[in-house]
Amino acid sequence: MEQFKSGKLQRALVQEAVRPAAGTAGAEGGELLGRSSGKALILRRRDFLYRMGERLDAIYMVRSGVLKSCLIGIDGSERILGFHGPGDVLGLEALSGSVVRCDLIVLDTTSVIRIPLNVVRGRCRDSETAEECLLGQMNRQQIRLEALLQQERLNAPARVAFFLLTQARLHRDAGCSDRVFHLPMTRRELARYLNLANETVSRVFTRLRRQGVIHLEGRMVTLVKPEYLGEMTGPVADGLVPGSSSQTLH
Amino acid sequence: MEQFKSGKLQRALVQEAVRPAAGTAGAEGGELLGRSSGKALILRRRDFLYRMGERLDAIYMVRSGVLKSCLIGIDGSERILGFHGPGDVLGLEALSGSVVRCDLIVLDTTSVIRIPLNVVRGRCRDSETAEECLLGQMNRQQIRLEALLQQERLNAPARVAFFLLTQARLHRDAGCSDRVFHLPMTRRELARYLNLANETVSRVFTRLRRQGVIHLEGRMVTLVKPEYLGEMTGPVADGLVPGSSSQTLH
DNA sequence: CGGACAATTGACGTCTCTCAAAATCAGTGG
DNA sequence: CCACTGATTTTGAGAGACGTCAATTGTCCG
Repeated sequence: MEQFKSGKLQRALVQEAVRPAAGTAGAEGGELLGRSSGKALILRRRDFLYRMGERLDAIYMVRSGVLKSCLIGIDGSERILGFHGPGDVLGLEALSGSVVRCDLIVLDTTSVIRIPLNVVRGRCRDSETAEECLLGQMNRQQIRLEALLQQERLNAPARVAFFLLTQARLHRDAGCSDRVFHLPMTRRELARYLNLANETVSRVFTRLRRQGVIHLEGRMVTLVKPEYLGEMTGPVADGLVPGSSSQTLH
Repeated sequence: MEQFKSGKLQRALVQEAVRPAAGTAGAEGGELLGRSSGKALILRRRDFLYRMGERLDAIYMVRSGVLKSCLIGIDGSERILGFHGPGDVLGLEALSGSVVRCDLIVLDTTSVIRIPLNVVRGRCRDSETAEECLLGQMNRQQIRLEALLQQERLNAPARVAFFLLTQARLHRDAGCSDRVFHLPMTRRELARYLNLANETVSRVFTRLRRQGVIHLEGRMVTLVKPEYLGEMTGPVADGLVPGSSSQTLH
């Protein structure tokens, strides 16, 4: 299993594999984009898509790659609100004319489509479904925040387990393996997302590894016993556990 | 100060006092409502405005009173996402055709205006500002959730202090005293909102009382030294502290 | 190879939850 | 008007989980 060192090559392969999701999740966004709209942007790690306090005149749709959206407190403490991948629509705050409240930072080389506000507005006026798609996206964002809030009631191991299962689900939906995948964020970022100390995240990972529940090589994870992860989170993780009552992609 | 026992009469008076907020915050909602729209509903404590899983065909605007919106986990644990008062718009999920994800329960006799979906849609088509108002409301909801997420980084005393300052601000905006006001929720509900044990909330309150920072008579609070509350929360509570660099309503 | 950054591991303290028991409050019916 | 009952709130003792600090190891780039 030594070939799973998280080197550049490996990461590139995984990115490639995840890309098809743009087609899947993009089905919803399709109405928004029409066929030939907006120009594509390529961003690299540490680039900003936009910054807190800016007033956007466009929204963005992720085609490939990963970004994080994070709030920075006045005291410098950061809180990560979410990780965004193919199919996600970003910058919806622009629609209500308000400033964006968080930085959007690229984790891994990313391609986004920029759709100017007036184009979006026009498309919504033309098509009923485009508008609903947009509202659906806003709704989706809110659901994510609410899920984060519910996570806070779980203890550290449960949070990590739930996160892993959620990632697995994402990869499954993208048509990739839901047992072996790459985490695009550092431990620190993951900790900031789960609202834990990075040491705590690290400890949970090593305990899971010792128990033989997962396998870890840098940022490459293998879920050995996903059902144990499900037990850790309690009944919250319903349809998330890979291999339970459904065929598993090898 | 014995007259501040939180009896029925006192509560009624406070409600009356808060009501003007409907006029203030309603300025935004005004566009949504037009002049003669939607019928008013009167709800009493423990009533449901709507329940998790329902599919609404209307949105609601609060005229007076207080409600809580709470998620119930599969394990029965509840998490309160927010308290809603005059000027708040509820049930926006309906716009995207999705089911509501939380129960909305009345804390104190409440009057809401029901605005059917087709009316809302029509009004948005007619008026640009109505649409922006609606998007602004959705945005506002998201801001609240994000604020809740940031609260999780604070310790228990800071959370309570921040909550008190926020309440003070609300009452100030409503034209009431921001030093003496009534908390419409039980300790347990407050704890569920702050994601703390109710015992912890209780302990923080008594400590604050012993330190002479606040005065408590049941659910009636008096902020004796608001500036101390500001110090406890750190730089997060910026323009919130009553009496600091602005005239105080007695 | 060296410096910076990321991740791991250990020891320790403390904040907050849990459990349990009083005390206070609110609504009910005599 | 008052006693009774259940809910809410307060208070205490104890334990456990998580954060902080610090040292070590590993990884990425120039």
